[in-house]
Amino acid sequence: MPDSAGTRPATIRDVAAAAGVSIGTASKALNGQGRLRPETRRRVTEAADHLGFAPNVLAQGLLGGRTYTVGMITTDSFGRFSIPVMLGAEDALGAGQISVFMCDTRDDPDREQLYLDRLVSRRVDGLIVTGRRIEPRPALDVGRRFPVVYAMTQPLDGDDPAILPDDEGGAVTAVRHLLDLGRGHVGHITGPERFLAARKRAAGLSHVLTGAGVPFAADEVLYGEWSERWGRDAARILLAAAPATDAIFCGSDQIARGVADGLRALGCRVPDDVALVGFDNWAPMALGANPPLTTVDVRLEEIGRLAGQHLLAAIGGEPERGVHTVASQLVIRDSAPAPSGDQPDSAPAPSGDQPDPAPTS
Amino acid sequence: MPDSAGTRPATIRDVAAAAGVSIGTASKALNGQGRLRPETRRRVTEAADHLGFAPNVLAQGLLGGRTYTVGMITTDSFGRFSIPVMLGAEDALGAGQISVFMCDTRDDPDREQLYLDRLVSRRVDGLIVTGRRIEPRPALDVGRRFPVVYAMTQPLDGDDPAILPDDEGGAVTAVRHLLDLGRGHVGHITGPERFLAARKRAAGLSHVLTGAGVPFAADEVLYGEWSERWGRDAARILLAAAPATDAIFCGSDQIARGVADGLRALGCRVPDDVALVGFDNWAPMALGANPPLTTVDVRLEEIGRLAGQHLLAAIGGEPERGVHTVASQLVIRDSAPAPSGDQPDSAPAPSGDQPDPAPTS
DNA sequence: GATCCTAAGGAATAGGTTTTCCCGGCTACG
DNA sequence: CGTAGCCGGGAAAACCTATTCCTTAGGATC
Repeated sequence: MPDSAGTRPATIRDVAAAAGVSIGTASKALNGQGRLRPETRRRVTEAADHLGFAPNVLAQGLLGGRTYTVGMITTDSFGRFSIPVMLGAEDALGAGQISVFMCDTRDDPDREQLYLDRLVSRRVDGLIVTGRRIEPRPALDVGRRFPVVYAMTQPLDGDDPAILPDDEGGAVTAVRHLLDLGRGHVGHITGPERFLAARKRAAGLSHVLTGAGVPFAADEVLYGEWSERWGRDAARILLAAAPATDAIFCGSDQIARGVADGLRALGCRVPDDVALVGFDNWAPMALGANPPLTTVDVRLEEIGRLAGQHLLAAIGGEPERGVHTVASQLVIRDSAPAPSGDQPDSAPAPSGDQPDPAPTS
Repeated sequence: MPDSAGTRPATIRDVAAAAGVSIGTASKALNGQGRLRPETRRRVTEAADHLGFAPNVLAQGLLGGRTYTVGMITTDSFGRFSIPVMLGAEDALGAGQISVFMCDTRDDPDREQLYLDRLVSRRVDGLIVTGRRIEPRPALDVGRRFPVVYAMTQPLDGDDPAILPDDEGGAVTAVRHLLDLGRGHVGHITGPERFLAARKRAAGLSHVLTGAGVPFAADEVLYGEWSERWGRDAARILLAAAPATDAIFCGSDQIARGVADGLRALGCRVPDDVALVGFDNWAPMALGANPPLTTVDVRLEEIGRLAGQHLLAAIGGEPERGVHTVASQLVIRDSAPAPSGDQPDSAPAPSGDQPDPAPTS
């Protein structure tokens, strides 16, 4: 499709002129509307191809009242959590020919407002708000100019739809797996207690253990920070306090790595002496660990996809309000293998189970 | 700014009516153009505020021929490399009130073409192409409809501007640092030789060593893969072949982590017995490592910022062609500390030196 | 041969904004 | 008193497309 070589992109007027028809006729020919002779249609489409014509979406948007764009606002600096969510959302939206404006607020309310104004000016059809914390956040006030969907976060007020991971359910699955392995002394090392996600995961653990008749006190949970160092330190603390520990459920893969290293330093073998389950299925961490981590995948992409679908529904005028959760999935690797007798499980690892991502190269 | 409560966003026509002036006058008042009585201006802006008026950018773009949008296309799934680049670019572009369409091709040429068509239809003012490999890639053919800038990748043909990291220079700095520490037997463990980045970094190393009179043969470079496992394995291989090794320069932080673990397993202390320098300054890896890694930061955000600036220049009609490189920066941590007597260096760590990023919470 | 119908395509409008041109009225100057 | 000039603001074109309504010509029917 040779473009017109001129610096101005071809318009439908150019196409019409080239085909010797009126603008309206050209439009009909290109969109399959109206009653036209087949030969006329052919002439128009040929002219369009020849000129490299692509309809101006701005003009279409102006006319139709829909821009086929949505905004995506994040406070996560498009980091580890926002990105997969974003890709999932784009997946759902892309099918509707919708393009996405990305906005990183960098946790600055002023910036957020600025982006919001910009999106209003651009007449987006909708907005997805993502975060790295499931903690409720102040709702974005868009004065019902367009629908809003929250992903990986939820609005403090209002009943706009929110898609959340199932932290508690993920923890349940993880701890059940450890029990299935015959481990009876399960420890829990996780992030700061002020994080809702940490508390929910601890709740899931507690639920399963007490349900299985294993005594477990809330103060046995080792809350700390989301770092490897805390994992290393906590491993020592835990084994000193409870030497019989034969399994540890960790609040993140980073913590689990630290725990693995800490255990090795103590002469503990993973998984033989202590089985280990992480959380997040963050590929470079989970796969790089020694041994590779069994871990809970919260299926971020699926969360994003769902958010996209909900937004599309809302744009179409059929909003579904309230909170929706996406089931987590246990990915089994070496740090807590499948119970003997079981098949080694599919372990689909949605976020990519390739070796390790390539670097700066 | 109370919005009109109606579902339709306020237009300048509404503002004009509310202020009792014509549309043209309202426009002039809002944009500070033309000759108007101050009182008229005030009346119009008040009406606009009251109605929550925000000009329709689509209409503006249609008229002005500029949309104040650019596309950002990546093959990196907006991963570790694209994101910082993106943020930097957004930084530069945001100052110009420009919004960014994100497009993730997922390494699929069909998808890429689809996105390209979409961007053409949307009449973007320009395009930034990013990748995770500095390897030249086929140039995007946009038929001089808008300028294109490459970041972290370069076009195979054409002379569109490209912003690249200084892999060789980064390696030079890293190895000089090791020599400054008094280490005389430097090994190099890196990724696959087919990666241009790996070869460039090796070249930098070789350059410094031979310049310093240290014999170094090209076949001493341990090419492997970009994984921790390779680092662990290669540490063993290297120490077996060259037991005198007292420093290792690694092609990535992941490899460096593996090497650190491998060395510890061999009873080698880092940095006392062997000093270690990584590459990338990928926070969770470099900071989570034990000890935290001294590493080369290629300053991805700066690369993005420069790409944004070049794109702005090109949009403004002043394109600067050819390849530009951004100087790397050595970030000093414990795995290869500052030479005794030196100040512990500023170690600015652009990509965030906070503990560890928070998880799914 | 007159009327009606249909096929094919043209004209015009709408969408929101900016900008250029123009007009009316008032002041000031000759 | 006449006219030049300025101040304030209105009218309209332009950007590009999709759609609705109309027009024209030709063929078919009675």
